[in-house]
Amino acid sequence: MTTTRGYHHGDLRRTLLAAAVDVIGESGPVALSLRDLARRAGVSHAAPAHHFGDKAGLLTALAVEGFDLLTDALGRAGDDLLELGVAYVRFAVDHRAHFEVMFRPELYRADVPEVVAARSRAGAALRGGVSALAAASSAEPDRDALAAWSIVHGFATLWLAGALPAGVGEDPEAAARSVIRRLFE
Amino acid sequence: MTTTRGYHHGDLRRTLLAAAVDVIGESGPVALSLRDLARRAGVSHAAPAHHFGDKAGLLTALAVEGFDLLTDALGRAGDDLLELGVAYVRFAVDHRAHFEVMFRPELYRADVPEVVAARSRAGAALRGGVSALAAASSAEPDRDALAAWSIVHGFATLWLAGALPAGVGEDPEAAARSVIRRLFE
DNA sequence: GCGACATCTTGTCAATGGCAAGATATGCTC
DNA sequence: GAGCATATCTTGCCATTGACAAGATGTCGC
Repeated sequence: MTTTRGYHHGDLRRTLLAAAVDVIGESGPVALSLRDLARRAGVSHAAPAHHFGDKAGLLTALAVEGFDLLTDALGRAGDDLLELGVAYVRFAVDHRAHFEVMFRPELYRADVPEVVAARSRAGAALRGGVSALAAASSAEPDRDALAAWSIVHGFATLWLAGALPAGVGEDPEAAARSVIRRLFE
Repeated sequence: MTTTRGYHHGDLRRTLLAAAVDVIGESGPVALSLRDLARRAGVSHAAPAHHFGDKAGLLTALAVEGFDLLTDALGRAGDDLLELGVAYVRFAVDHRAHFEVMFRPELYRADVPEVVAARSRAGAALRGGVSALAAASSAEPDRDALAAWSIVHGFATLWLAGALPAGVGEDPEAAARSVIRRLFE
């Protein structure tokens, strides 16, 4: 997990993860090839195996990184529920590759302790912000939290899939803000 | 598109699509192998190519079928917005393979006319039902329609990903109904 | 400097997608 | 019903990939 330095390549592990983010962001996880990543990094075709074992291992590392990035992003959004939702959507758009992998557990080993812990941290960041407001204004905080998560996750997913009509505009953050506000009216 | 009958296999095209639904439903689109489908159907490894060209062609046919199934499901739900949303979630759960492919355009050829037409039909079924109610109760029907679509799509996606906590329960339809009702309060 | 270890390379194999060419059955025309 | 065009399917092939095994190379502790 820690990035030791000074080997042959320098920091192959991080280089491979960064290249994987590029490839997945452009063409999706299906297009990911360990040999292609190795070529991009200028190493032999078997080098990635040492760091990640296999393709699922690489995607597992990517998922952990993604949940940690999401935790950070949500933490920076503060306690305002609207801004928390906007931050969720912004994370999905800015870290498309991570987001797409995180919520596709068949691509990686979602049951390893590191993933479980990272997902739990992200869940706490999300649920904590939601419950602060929801508990004060509703008789069903769990239901409200699930509704909030669903609406931001759905919007982000539809946006990334290119499924939304042109009328929504070019700015995902503004559109998300408008949609989320619907929950408070 | 029409299923002609009476050849060697009988109805290979439909058999292959059905097998693909099984595989994707169990292991996701990444695990799909044309040769595996051919083995399941008892034909040679190159037989699928004649019907679908390549893997993207098969998934394109699956996406078209999915949008048509969704159109039917939404049509059967009537004009009630709550039931429309529940039908959307039920479709996603009952036709997991179709749903997962439909909203992953990098897996197939989303720009071919058949896909565009099928998606358009599904969009009309969704938007028509939403606008009937939204227009009467809101000053921003487009925003409301997007919010409704986002919340049901997000709930369905999170449910399929296994991301929801155990407290949500075992019945997706009941949980969805509860969440969607949040939009009307 | 020396040994233990992490890192990376080379070599190999089975599986897959995709293409080309040929075999077989179906249906249409007369 | 015979012959031919066509749809359907098979066999054969090649490049790419994931995964594994074994070896080479660099790094670090002592």
